[in-house]
Amino acid sequence: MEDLEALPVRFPSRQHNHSSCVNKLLGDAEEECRRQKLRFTEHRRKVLEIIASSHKPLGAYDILEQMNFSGRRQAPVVAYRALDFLINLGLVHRLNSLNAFVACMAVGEDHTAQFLICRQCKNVGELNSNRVSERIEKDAVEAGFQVDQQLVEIIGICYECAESG
Amino acid sequence: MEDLEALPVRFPSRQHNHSSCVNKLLGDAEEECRRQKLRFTEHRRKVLEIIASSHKPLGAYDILEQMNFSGRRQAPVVAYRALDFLINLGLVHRLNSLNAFVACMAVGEDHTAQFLICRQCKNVGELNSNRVSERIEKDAVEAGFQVDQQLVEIIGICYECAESG
DNA sequence: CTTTTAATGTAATATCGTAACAGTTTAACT
DNA sequence: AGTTAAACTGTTACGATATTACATTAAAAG
Repeated sequence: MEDLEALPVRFPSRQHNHSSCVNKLLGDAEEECRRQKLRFTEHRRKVLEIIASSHKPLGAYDILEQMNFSGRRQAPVVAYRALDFLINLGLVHRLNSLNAFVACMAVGEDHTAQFLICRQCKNVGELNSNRVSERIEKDAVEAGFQVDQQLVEIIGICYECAESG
Repeated sequence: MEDLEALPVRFPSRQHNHSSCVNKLLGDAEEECRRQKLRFTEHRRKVLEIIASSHKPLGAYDILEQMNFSGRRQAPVVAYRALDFLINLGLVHRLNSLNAFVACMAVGEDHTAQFLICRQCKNVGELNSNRVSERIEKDAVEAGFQVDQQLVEIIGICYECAESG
């Protein structure tokens, strides 16, 4: 029997309100850090803010460039440390096929994620399909493999790019 | 309705015969190149041979090291060029989460592939599940996304490692 | 046998990521 | 408050991965 519930998808539309989604994410981060008694330091806030301000994946060095507040050039490790922290918290995802990072679009929803990478506009969305993750889990187990982690990246053309030719 | 056919899986067992699988792959490569009128040059043969001799993924620089026939140290680009060729032919796969390469275990079978990466023994197998790829395709389309390529890497513990504790 | 296309050789450089360690801040506990 | 332990930061250096550019050679097509 098929699960026919609406599929949770998040793909950034062209005219969505960026600053509100940045604010939401920062709020979520603060709350989550309070809950887990973790420190939401300046670097971490800044990196999250930079990532959240773009739905296009950013490389670590892109992020680094935008961290030059007060003219100081930061060392790469500064960005990577903050990224590790944010990834562990589930606020940021790493795209292995691009060596790049995006903000999570479904914080706190305990979701599985498959990434939709538009090779035209370069935006990245999340397909949060439990059907996909369960199918993978089942077939892997049937093949005698115990699954810890799934990395699913789907490359193609998003709806808006398909429409505009 | 579920597809209940046996799931094609390939995971290298501990005592399988390596040299025969290397030979098979080289044979397939030659045949495929003849068919497509492509040149199966020394570099390409050597790189394929190196990759096929290991079920553990190899980095480009690992491969490069093993290309030092006649004491010449090759430039990185030599390995990358051969790898690109072999990947386009479907003889070699790239694992994005590891920046590494493995030989295809199902050449000529027109398969979709999901990779099973054992984090203990480091061997990599292929789960060739059309059910997975179709599930991904369907859900992505339902989400308004046109799929060109799927990258699925599954990290966990293989059967043999699970058994031996 | 000449023209065109594909592959190679070589050097340089770009991009991505981590190790190591000293110093500082924060939290937790007397 | 003062002490200690843990977490975070600053800094330097380096390691690992991948590509560009361009001159040369080899192979295939006409």
